Amino acid sequence: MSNCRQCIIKRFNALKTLTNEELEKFTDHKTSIIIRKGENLMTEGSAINGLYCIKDGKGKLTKLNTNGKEQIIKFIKGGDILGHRSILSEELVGLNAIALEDMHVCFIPKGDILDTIKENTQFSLNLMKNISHQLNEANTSISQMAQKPVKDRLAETLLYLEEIFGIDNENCIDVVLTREEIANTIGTATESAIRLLSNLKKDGVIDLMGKRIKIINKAGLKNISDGY
Amino acid sequence: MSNCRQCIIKRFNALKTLTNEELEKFTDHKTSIIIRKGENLMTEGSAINGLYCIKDGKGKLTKLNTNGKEQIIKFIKGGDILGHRSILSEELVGLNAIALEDMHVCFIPKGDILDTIKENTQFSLNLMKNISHQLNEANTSISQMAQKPVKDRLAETLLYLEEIFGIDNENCIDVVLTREEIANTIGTATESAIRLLSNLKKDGVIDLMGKRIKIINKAGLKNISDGY
DNA sequence: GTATAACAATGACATATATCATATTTTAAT
DNA sequence: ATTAAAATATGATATATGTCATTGTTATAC
Repeated sequence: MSNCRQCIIKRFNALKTLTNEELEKFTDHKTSIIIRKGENLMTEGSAINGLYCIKDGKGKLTKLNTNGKEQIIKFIKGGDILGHRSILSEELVGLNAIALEDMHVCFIPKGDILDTIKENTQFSLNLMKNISHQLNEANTSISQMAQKPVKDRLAETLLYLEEIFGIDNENCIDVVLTREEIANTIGTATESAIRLLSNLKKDGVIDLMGKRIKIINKAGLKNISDGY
Repeated sequence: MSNCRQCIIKRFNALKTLTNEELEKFTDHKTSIIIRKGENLMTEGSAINGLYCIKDGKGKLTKLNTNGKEQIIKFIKGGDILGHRSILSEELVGLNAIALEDMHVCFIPKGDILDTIKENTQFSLNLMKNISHQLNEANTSISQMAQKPVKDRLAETLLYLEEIFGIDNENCIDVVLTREEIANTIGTATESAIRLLSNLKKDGVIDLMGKRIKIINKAGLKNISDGY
């Protein structure tokens, strides 16, 4: 079993503020799990009894709508933490976390997290910072969903995906999504997403290579995203 | 100047966990302000140097879109606190807070808030709980904006408004909004909001008395909100 | 390697919603 | 009280987006 103290991934999240003693405790109590592509790490409406720290892999956070459609709320990757929102608000889990590719994840029991919040102010502050930032992002998202046309939202989403996942050796956005998943991110029908992707390709701002998408004119895409 | 210790409103928010000494400090340092109808309490993109606690009055939290349209993200009333998200994430203010009617508000300097977070774990936890809850609400909102038709969102919004603001002596939702503000909440054109309100009236689930709206069939409205 | 299913692409058409125009009513200002 | 301005209401029309159908393409399983 690996040691939290030596884990590099914690540099990227609230766990970086932990003391050596706290890290020892986490190491003793944590469990490591592998979530295969397509499997659920968390499920909407369930209770959660700890915090997940993603070591590597990519995933999506989704919500099932009343009409049965999946809405993708956010994408996740190595360094992200999950479950703290539910622990802190003492509410059930609000989102499904589903692996887009195999993920390595550490699980730290709720008790250790709550103890650490009480003892380590900096850890507390970092958790709050994380959630506060997410809240701001979510508010921006609401506004854009409500007011931007689908094409603009698609452009926005592609920029966001490149920002989060970076690019591969052929400059394509480094995440593989189906057209349906793209549609479920921007909140539209799959066919509309497909059409608007072709549309952006015609505009010369992106290139389509099967499922892989390459942004070839970032400024142009940004303009479309801003409604110009 | 009123005393925080005697303030009833704090029962309804994170400030209820403060010790007597902390309350003394807040009382000494706080300022009381009146925000007139239509005025801004906070402005998107500005820095903030404290926490606002709303004593009474009603308001809206908005965001200006790239196309210049206002999106209403949330409604606020007595007992709500504002500004903590920005303080905690160390980001600029994300939303405008605008009074829908005259508001009495207390302002507590950032330093006192941060000191208290460090000293009083329960206060910390309550702030986190507050923001975590808001994040969950925001995620739900994203999903609904993305996937529900306008009429369903309107129904949803009316139920939400009644839940937050309650009803007056004639059973009307106890907040006065223009049709434009309703449209800006659900993310549609003003004319569409007007049409769909008439529509809901024809359906017999609400009654319209000028600007005031009365829900006369809550179950029916809920069904519409759920897409039936 | 072939069969099968999942996914992507595209056209035709239906529908929801936005926009523009105009009339009416309500609210605010003098 | 009168006038002007803002807000509401409604029709006509345009546009964006969704839905259904069909074909081609790519992945997956045997």
